[in-house]
Amino acid sequence: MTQPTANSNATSLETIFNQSTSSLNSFAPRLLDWFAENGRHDLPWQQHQTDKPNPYIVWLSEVMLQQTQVTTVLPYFARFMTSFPTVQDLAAAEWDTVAEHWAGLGYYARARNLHKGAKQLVAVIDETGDFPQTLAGWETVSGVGPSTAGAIMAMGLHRYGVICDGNVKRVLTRWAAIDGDITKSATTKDLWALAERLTPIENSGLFAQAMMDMGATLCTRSKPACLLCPLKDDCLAHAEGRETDYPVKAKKQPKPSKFSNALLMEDIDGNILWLQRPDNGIWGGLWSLPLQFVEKIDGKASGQTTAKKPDASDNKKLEVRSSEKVYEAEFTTAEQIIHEWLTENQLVAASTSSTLLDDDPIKHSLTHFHWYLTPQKLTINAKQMTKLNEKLAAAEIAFKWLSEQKAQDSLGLPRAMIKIIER
DNA sequence: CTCCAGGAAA
DNA sequence: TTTCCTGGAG
Repeated sequence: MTQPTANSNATSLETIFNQSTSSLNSFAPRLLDWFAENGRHDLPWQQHQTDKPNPYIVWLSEVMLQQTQVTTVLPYFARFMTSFPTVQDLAAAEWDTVAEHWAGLGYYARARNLHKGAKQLVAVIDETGDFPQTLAGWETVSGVGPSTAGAIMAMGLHRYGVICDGNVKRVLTRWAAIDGDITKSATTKDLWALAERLTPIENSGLFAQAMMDMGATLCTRSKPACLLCPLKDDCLAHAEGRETDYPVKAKKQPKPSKFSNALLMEDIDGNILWLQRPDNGIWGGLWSLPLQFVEKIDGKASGQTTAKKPDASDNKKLEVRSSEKVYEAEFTTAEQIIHEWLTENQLVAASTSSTLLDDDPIKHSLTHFHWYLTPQKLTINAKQMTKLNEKLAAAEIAFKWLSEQKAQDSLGLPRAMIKIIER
């Protein structure tokens, strides 16, 4: 039987989605049935079984889950909820306490935005008596973008909200065989339109939960469990056996490599110097050993499979480069001060003697470069330490002399620093 | 080992 | 469009 005219019109309007109206309409019921039967209902931040959802819990967990898997987030979430049971507790906390709680989760701008967002939310609550109730209201909170705001609306307030995160994009590009590059804004726009078309007005929270569960447990990047999928009958990628061809993403360019020395500067009491990094840039707001830039190599090191090991000649290179542009680009203010102080004290030149002890580099890969960090130990006498402390204090640098153990226990240290001190 | 995924901000 | 980090898969 042919479709009535009204439906034909609807179908033609929806051809950008590559799917029939009946498939589009039955998507949500199929997904929700699957979720009720097979989804995860015991995650500590889920609010779908209560009539009084807690937006703080959903906001906190969604920010943590932004670029991080559930199993990684679980212990961090538990510790945050113990230390900061309410948004007021989080807003009132010291930044260093928040940083220490977040340390190891990565993408530390999320932690800074979370702390800032808590203060913003407390201001809204003090003024209106409640959390923001609109999508636009949530999007003004630092660290909350379109998808997180939709998740909070749907799951944290039980209002209408649409999500379109990485899980959703993987499910939808496969189901509708959307072969545009998902890093392009045009494809993102199409995927949002499709997500909105599929999200039911009622139960958008359950739908969001179900989509994330689908993407995380069934429609995985590799080896998707299509036989268990409630969408397999009209999944266009599955029909062609091309599930893993989606989502389409432009190939990434090779990463450059950077080489730095990580200084273990030990005073006479055996304490080590730690610096708080600036808010912007890598490990923003966290604590690190002083790093000294050595050199940068573009792209893949040609034919070189093992890490280059910076030696005394590289330190000479540093001296030459220190007057060039790269100097300011690669050093924080604190590290420039330390570099000058090292030079004054002729400690750099001593690297070939027993004063600086070379060690194997630690490899730490970030989004857009590989970082080879070579730990170097040097002992500082009391007079040198006093002079250095004066210089750092004059520049208003946050610094601490702490044992490795105390630093690990009390400071927010990124993983790379843990790798170094666990040597 | 290498490669990959993932939201928001700037 | 580029910049943020880490854990897990291959």
